[in-house]
Order: sequence, then structure tokens, then C-alpha cells
Amino acid sequence: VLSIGEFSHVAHLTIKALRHYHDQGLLVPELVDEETGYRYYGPGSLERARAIQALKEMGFSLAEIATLLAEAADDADLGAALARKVAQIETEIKEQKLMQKRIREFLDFLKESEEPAYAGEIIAEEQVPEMLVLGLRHQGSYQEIGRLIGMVFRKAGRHAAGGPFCLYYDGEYKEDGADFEVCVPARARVGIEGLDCRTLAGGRAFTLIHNGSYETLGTSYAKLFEHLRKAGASLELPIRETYLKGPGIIIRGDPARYRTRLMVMAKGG
Amino acid sequence: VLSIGEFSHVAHLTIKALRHYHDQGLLVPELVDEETGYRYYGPGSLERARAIQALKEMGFSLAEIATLLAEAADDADLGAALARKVAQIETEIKEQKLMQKRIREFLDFLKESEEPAYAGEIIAEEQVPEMLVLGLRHQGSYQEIGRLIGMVFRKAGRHAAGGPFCLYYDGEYKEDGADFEVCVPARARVGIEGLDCRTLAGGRAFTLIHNGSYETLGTSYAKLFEHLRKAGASLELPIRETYLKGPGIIIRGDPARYRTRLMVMAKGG
DNA sequence: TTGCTCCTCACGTCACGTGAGGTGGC
DNA sequence: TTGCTCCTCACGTCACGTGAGGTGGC
Repeated sequence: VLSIGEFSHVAHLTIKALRHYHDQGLLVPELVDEETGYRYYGPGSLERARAIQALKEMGFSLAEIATLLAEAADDADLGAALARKVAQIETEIKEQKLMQKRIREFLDFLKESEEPAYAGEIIAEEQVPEMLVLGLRHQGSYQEIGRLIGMVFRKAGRHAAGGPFCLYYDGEYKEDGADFEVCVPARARVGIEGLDCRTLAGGRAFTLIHNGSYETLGTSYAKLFEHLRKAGASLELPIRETYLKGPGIIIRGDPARYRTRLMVMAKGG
Repeated sequence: VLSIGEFSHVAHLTIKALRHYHDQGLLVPELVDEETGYRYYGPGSLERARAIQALKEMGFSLAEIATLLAEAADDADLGAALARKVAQIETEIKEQKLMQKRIREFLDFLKESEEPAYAGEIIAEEQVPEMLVLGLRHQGSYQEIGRLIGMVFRKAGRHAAGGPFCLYYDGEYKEDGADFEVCVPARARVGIEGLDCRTLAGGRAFTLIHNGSYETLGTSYAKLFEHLRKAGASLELPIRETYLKGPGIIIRGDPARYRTRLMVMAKGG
């Protein structure tokens, strides 16, 4: 017979674990000194300890192990419980994989919508090329844009090739019933249920980077339109608003740090 | 502002969970009535609740979520933590798969060593066919057989095609330094490090099923040898002992239920 | 008064690890 | 006496669930 410390070495179990198993009645020492309370273990204990370890390495809890060891008369009786455990682990793995999928999709989204380096709040005139996009047109409130962006990204999945933007088809600001379209650049022409895949025409455009909260967008638009008028051009709808850095999906960033690119196409550009 | 019950509905979180998040400082109500202690939640709480849920579905603990929400200024700041979490989940999945593998291997072993239906303790004379086996020869004590069987099965893996048996090359019983070989039937001729793959010759054999503990094997052998002598045959080494039902790997079955097939080949059979 | 919503303890879960504080024999 | 091995509490972990017992306004 061995003291708990000695047995701990041969069984590869900590003293704390052995005491715990004793408390649980899972592995009772062969002898307990009544005076000192010292536990003593024999070869039978070692055999049982091995069985416990083997079942633990198969993912069973101590309570499960206790009932298994109590009810099974030999190895063959374990079959059903083992098969069930494999299935149970399988569903756990599926949950883990689902978590990974959620994270990976979000990481993809972060990568796509990474903010490119931009100069300050200068008004620029440029020739923009045409672009393949996936769009979702909607009549409603601007409040819904965040939700719609999420939806478009989810539907587009791997086909999304950049950050989201929005096209405004109204000539004026509308609280309700605004007509707009949430878009993402597309990698290739694909057919996706609920999304419209098409080419956005390019042309002569005026752009401005707006820094800060959406509530102050008006001022920036005013500047842009004024510039347009001075240049003798008139705008062609829709207006394009690209969310370089917006409120985020999980964490609402500081509105002061939002960056939005406003773009209007010059008519007959 | 909403009471905890109302907020619980819109946020899809139980009241208990909301109170817990409050205790942890993770989601503090926007207003707490000092007299009644009633909690009241506003739209800001909803946004934070969504963030918490999103991160929970990605596998983060409440403590992790608290630090993430405290330290990240926007979505992009989550990137590193998310990547780490994917890796962490990956190692967890690997552990789960290892558990499944252990269980499956054991289930395979159970299936292979399933006890075929046998009549009682009759002595039979039969022609046995030759058999392809994987063997591990060893000099030592019979005590080691259990361990060696495990080793042979582990090495043979998928190539094992049936239950284990043992060949005894000594003409007598030996406590120490016995010469024996632990074998399993093989599916096909393969080369496995440490195992000898070869064909066991068939021939005229006498077999007897021994029921019960190994300690009483002697009596059964005596019967078998006597029968052999009466039949005018002499035995050819090695003797073959097949463990139809033995002590098991995890659970030591009742020795009274062990079943062992003893087989001796008749010389010049 | 009954019913409903809310509140605050306090305990349980799982498999031990981490002390604290104490003992008996070499 | 010191050191070593052993002992028994008791608390912490994680994210709540499950009561118990009580309150204030409709």
C-alpha cells in the first residue's frame, strides 16, 4: 500500500485530485487511518485510477465516470455511452466551428472596409472609372442604413470586394420615404437573391472627405455643391456616400472620428 | 426607458442575465430607482447588449467582453483579439477531435474483439485454415500480456482483423522468462515497425473453451491434453490461447465471465 | 385581497487549485 | 527544533439558473 504522495506519483494524479475523487466516492483509498486520516492506496486503486483517466481523456465528467464504472460490468457495456459521447463532442465541435465562422466573416468584413489613406477635407475633381457593384435599393429612413449594410454584406459574402457605400436618388433630404441604395463593390458579376448586380457608370466627379458625425454632413454637402456650381457643372443623381469609417457593427466608434466620402457626378461628365 | 422585463424582451436576454451583467458592471442600466432598486434601460443599453451578444456568439467570456468593450475604440481594434480567439477555438477543436479519436479507436477495438457465439466447454477437433497475423514475440512474465495486447492493437490499428490471441512456445508453465507471442489477425500483409507479419499454418487442431478465471486454466489444459493423448495425437508447439472475453482495457470484468479458447495443433496434422 | 413585476440574498454547477492553519513521526 | 508529509476547512472559478422571501403599485 502507498501513501497518497507515493500513489500520486505512480498514478500521475495530483494529491488534490485524489482527495477530490475520494470526496466524490469515485476512487476510495483501500485504507484510511482512523487516527491520522491518512489515505493508503493499493494496486486495485491504480487499476481504477487508470480507468478514470482513460474515461476522462474521452471527455467524460467525473459524475459520468462514476455511473459508468458502477453500471458497466465489462468494456463492452461502455459501447453505447461511448457512441453517445462521440456524437455529443461532434455537436460541440459544430458549435465551435460556427463561432469561428462568425469571427472569420467579421474579420473579412473588417478587412474589406479598411480605411484607405486619404488626404484631409479637400474637394477634388477626378475621373472615376466604372465599377461593378451589388446593390440593395430601399425606400425608408436613413436610420436603416446600418442594418442594410449588414444585410448586404451577409448576402454578398465572398463576393464583396470593398467597403460599403450608399447611393441617394432623391434630390433633397428626406426624413421618411427616402429612396436610396446600399452597395458594395463586387468581385465579379454574380446573381444573388435580393441583390442587384450591375455596372455603375464612371465619369467626371467631385469628391469631398467629410470628417465627423453624420449630423454635420449638411455643411460638407453645401461646400461641395457650391464648388460644383462655381465649376459650372450641374450634378447628376444619385449622390454617392462612402462610409470610410462609420459606427462599426460591434463597437460604436466615436462619431468625431467618422470619415465619409461624398461624391457627385457632373452631368454629361 | 424600459423596465428590466420589457428590456429583456427587446434585447433577448433573461432578467437574470441582465442582473448578472449589471453586477459585473458589463451592462449598467441607464437609471436605477434609488427607492425601489428598479432598473431602467434605454436605447444605449440595447446597443451595448447587442455588442455583448455578438461577442458572446464568437466565444468570448463576459470578462473578455468587458475588457474588449472598454479598450476598443472601434470595430477595427477588435481584429487582434478576434484572430487570437479563432486560434484558441482551433486548439479546443483539436482537443475534442483527439477525444473522439480515442473513443473511436476503442470502439473499433471493442468491435474487433466481440465475442463470437460459442458452445459450452466441449472439446472439438477441427481443421483450422491458415491465418495471416501480426505478432509481437516476447520473453517475460504472463502478467505483461494485457499491456502487450494493448500495444499490438495500437500498432496494428486499422490492420487488425479480429480479437487478440497468444502463442506459447514453452513446453511448460513458467513464472518468469516465458516465451510467448501476442498476435492479432491481419487484414492484409503489411510491414509494421515492431510487429512480425506472417502466415500461421493451419491443420488438425483440438480446441476447448475455458470459462472463468485464468487461475483455473490448468484444469482445462489437463482435459485437453488428455483428450489429445486418447486420440493418439501429440501436440505441436506453440499452443494458441484466444481471449474471447478477458479483463477488458477500461473495466476489469468479472473473472468468472472470462472465456478463453485453448487450441493445440496435432503433430503432422 | 390577489396578481404581477420587481428586488436582494444565497446556494448550486465542475474539477479541482490555492491558500490557511494544524498535526505526527523522522 | 526544523523539515516533510499528511490532514481538514474554506474560498474561487464561470455564467448564470433556481429558489426563498419580501415589496410596491394596479
